[in-house]
Amino acid sequence: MATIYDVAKLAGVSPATVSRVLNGIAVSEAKAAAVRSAAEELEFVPNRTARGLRTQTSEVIGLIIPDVENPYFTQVARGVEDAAQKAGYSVVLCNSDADPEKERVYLRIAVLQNMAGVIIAAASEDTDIGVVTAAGRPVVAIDRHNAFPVDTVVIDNRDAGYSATIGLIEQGFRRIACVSGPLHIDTARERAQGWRDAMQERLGATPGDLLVESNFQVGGGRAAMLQLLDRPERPDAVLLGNNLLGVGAIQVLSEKGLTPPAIGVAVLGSLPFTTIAPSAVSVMHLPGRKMGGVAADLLIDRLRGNQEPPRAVVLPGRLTPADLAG
Amino acid sequence: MATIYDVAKLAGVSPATVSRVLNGIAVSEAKAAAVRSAAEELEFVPNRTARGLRTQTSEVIGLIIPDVENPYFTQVARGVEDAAQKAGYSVVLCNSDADPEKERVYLRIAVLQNMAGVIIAAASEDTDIGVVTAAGRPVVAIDRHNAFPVDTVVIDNRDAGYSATIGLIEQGFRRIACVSGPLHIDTARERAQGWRDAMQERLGATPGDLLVESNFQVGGGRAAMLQLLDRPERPDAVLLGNNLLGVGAIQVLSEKGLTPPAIGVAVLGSLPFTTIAPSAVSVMHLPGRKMGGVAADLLIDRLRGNQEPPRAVVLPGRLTPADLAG
DNA sequence: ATGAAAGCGCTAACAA
DNA sequence: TTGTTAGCGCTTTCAT
Repeated sequence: MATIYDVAKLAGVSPATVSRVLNGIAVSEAKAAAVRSAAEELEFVPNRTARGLRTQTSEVIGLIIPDVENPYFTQVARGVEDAAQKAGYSVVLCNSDADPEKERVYLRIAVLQNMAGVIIAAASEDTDIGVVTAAGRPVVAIDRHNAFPVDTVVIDNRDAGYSATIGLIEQGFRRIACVSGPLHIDTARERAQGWRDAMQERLGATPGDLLVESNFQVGGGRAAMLQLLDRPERPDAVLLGNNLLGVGAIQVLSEKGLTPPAIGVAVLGSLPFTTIAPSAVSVMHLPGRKMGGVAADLLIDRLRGNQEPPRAVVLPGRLTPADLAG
Repeated sequence: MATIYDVAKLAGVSPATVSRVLNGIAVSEAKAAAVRSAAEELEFVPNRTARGLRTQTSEVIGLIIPDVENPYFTQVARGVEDAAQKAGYSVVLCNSDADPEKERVYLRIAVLQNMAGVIIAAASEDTDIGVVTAAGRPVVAIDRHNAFPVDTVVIDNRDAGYSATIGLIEQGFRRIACVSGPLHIDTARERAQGWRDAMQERLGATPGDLLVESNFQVGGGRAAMLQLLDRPERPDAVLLGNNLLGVGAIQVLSEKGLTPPAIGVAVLGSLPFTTIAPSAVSVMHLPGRKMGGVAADLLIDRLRGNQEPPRAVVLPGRLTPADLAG
């Protein structure tokens, strides 16, 4: 492996001049040409590690998500990757399992590996991203807000919940239950609020008993659905707070032979690998991919030196057909 | 961020001694303890970039897969990540979109970024991994074989196809169709062969007309299923060659109200987010996570200096309950 | 067993 | 514009 010293010697210049050529810093055309031809002859490729050690940076973006196996987050990852690649960055995907301790470890790694910046869908609003920001590296928080003043990309969750509920009401349903994620998570709370607003506005009712707080997992969806079906006055429709809750709930309904439209079902989030007839369930696609793309763009903008105060992007909860195509 | 110099000063030893403690080289117990406590106090974590520059190695493994959004490959990624992390490596996930050109780019990047090694689920047997091997970096091919002599981890696809088909036969089905991936892909061909073998062995028939060659996508599964249902003598059961074909096929069946057991359905590969009653479809879980784990272990073994001739691991196509739990 | 010191390959002051 | 030089944080001789 040739180094800049080899190139410098062959080209008859100093190593610094070679470095300048590599980095596009002004150098006389004659020397630049000599350097280029020497580099070519030696098949020189700059050593990223050395550069990283010196500059304390790299062209690697860390993406921390709670679950690579959740299709929503793989969509996000996809969006990040595409945008990053366009700008010459690569992406390291880290799986936090929604575990604050694992998150902490990955945030440290991001700094130690000299990653250029971090995009994180944090397990909690209180996730301490200070290690990264203190190192002067930009962070973009996605999916939920963070206590630190960093760029943020979230979805208009209230609107998503609201629109989906309105959809069910317009299909004629009245006793619409809402299976929500943990209400201490703002994402979950906002979506539930959208449901509540729609119910209040259209039906004049604030049906507290129809709200079931669950987790954001398949198992939670199953349990909540079973519980709802067991009630004396069972709901005629149900809104599921995320994709996994949707999967669990629909599984239960299938098992009971209770498929839509015998009961109304709306899901917040895509079901990319669902096996139910696509038309039977109202799916409110959330712009995961878009969120990833926007987050990457914001991060790269920071990496290029933008120093504005933190920006907050709120993506529409309802996708247009054009968004889906993209 | 603390460096070994900070730790050394606090512990009252030299940086070299700190380094020795970090690398498990003999040091008096008293100093070792002092170093460990100083490191703890400073929350010291060694800088991988610096170590990489010095040792000419890195602790990053490249993982190239055709599709992050396919649950099968996210399982693989999960397996790789867990095993790699245990050994102190991190994983960079790259998405090739099954595009040979993107693959080529990522393989180059792997070399240029000084990645320690590469695990690849290649788009084709002919994917040229020479760039990486020529740089002296180990490669492990997963999911399918590669023309280069490298370690390989594949699934016993014939057996998976065979067992799933036997299962359908034992449920009483006779006209069992097989929707296969592209037959020029060995994975697809082997699975179809398993189906053929089972049919021949148990029913004495080699029903060429019941084999439908498709792609490995949801759309392919939909199209194939529609076509099969349209036939005058329609099959009474169907074997789907991978998870996405399964999703597409089951979607169509749901839409037609033709859910199992009205028609037999077996899928090769897991349907982690299926919304059908789990019992209604025979799912032949493929050991994706295991494959990833084994591949990572093989790669790390090479990174530690193993020079044996290429090893080929064939994982059972049928998972035991214990495997599933893990 | 331990420390001093020399780099790994690169970039960025600082001089010239 | 160009070269000299001093590190980035770590590992590894080479002395002691």
